[in-house]
Amino acid sequence: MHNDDRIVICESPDIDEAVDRLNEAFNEKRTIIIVGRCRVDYHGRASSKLEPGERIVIMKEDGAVLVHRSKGYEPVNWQPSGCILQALREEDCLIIKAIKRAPREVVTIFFDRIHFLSTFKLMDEGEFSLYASEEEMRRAILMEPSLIEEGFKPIDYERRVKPGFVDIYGVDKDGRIVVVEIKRRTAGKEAVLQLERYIETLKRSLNKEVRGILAAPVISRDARQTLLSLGLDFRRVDPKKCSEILKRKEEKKILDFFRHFTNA
Amino acid sequence: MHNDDRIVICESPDIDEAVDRLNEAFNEKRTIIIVGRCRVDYHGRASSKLEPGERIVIMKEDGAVLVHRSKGYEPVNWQPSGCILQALREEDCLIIKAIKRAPREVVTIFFDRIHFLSTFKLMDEGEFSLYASEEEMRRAILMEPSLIEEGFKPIDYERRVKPGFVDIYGVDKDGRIVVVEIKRRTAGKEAVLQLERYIETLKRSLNKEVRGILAAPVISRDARQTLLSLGLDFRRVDPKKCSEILKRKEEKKILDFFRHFTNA
DNA sequence: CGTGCCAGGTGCCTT
DNA sequence: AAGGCACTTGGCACG
Repeated sequence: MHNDDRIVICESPDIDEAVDRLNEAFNEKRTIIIVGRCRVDYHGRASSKLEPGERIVIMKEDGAVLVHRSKGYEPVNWQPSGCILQALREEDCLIIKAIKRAPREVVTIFFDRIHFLSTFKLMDEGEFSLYASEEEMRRAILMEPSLIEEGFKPIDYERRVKPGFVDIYGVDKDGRIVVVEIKRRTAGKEAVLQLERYIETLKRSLNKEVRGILAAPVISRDARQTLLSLGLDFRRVDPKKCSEILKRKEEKKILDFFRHFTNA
Repeated sequence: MHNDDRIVICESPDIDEAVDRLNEAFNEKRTIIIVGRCRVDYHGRASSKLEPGERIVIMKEDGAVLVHRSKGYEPVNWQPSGCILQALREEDCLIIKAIKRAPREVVTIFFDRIHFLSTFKLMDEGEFSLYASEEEMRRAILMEPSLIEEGFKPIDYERRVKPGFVDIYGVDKDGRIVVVEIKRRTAGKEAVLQLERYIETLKRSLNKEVRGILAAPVISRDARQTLLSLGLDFRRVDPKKCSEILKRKEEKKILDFFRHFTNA
């Protein structure tokens, strides 16, 4: 066992040692990894039972818990951040409880063998940036409305319409009101129906004709059919292109700044 | 460093040792945990950049990859199962690439400090059972149709209706056709609209009256309004109760089997 | 393969 | 607290 405050590693700890290490880690809000043989119960919105086997359990400083099997992206059991963690011994078993309220949910892990247990303080201030999201598509269209069509003029975005939000709201070259629904991947039927609901609501409240445009990289076959039958338009828009447009605009802004600076 | 074939633990390994351990683990389809300082790039359907910080990286025997920060349920970067893993040294960096095709996606992890690296074979044959899912609700209703209403007779389930699947399809006590849409949680407007679409399609293709019943533990306020205005019905059904009904039926089946056995 | 749909979805934001 | 909605959603089942 090695302990320099930053990282603690215990190979095959006995249960009492494991309980001590865990309580220490809970108090100090350390991150925990356990590898060992366990079974897991879950009760909450649903219930589940996982029979014994060797798994990886991660407990994070914010109370999130993950139980991972040897395969797959998803944890087999989990608890989101904000839950209360407890560790205790019961006979030859290490029991870990993760309790969340509203809705009350409990995950209980029963370890009968611990191959190894490690706790540490993770220092992590690194920024995370995601590109080619729907939000970037929206920003790109607002900066470059011709991505939708020539003469399109956005007026507002994320505009509340009775029971939801319109992605972009504007007028076309002929002054007709346009509602744009953006999807970053293949647009399916729900996207069309979502757009249609906004248009119906707006038509009624404005008592005017309203055009609907679905902007997405692709549209599914029957979504296209529904779209056409409802008299709505599709406009192919690529998320990556939008991301690049934004990047270029950003660069131009910086360039303009330097030009201004050198001229001044 | 300790190695008994089942579990390998390296504290602060140098890069060459890490690369060796990783390649060994990839070949032998071992599960891997690395804790250290890294940055991460992702390119695929979208793109992302994660600046340096200390994280937990898990690589599973099926090629799944998870990068976890010190907080939250979700990995900040990941790769689902089935991707190809590579480890290599580049100057003072351990580089791990996880490549998936269709769609091609690449996650690249650059470690400049490795606090510890562990690889192992997880033995896990334990069965996982989930209770109170939508599927259990459907099975319970099929076994006990009065959960919907007295006299309801299911005919089919998961029946294809033009653009989707009807959860349960049957007739009521007066011989009218009934479509049941099941939701395991609070039913919102989409649930109502989904049900409505099925009914419209069926009405048209059968040229008959069709009743719609939404079965869920709760219905949201405005979903109820929409439901009523469309002349559809709501029936409160509790997923947990359904799960218990199934359990009881299972027990009865086993009991009947033993009774038969002892009588025979 | 795409298309549809559930999930203990989670996370983020707003009334 | 509840509603609306995006997500590299993932996962499965089916045409």
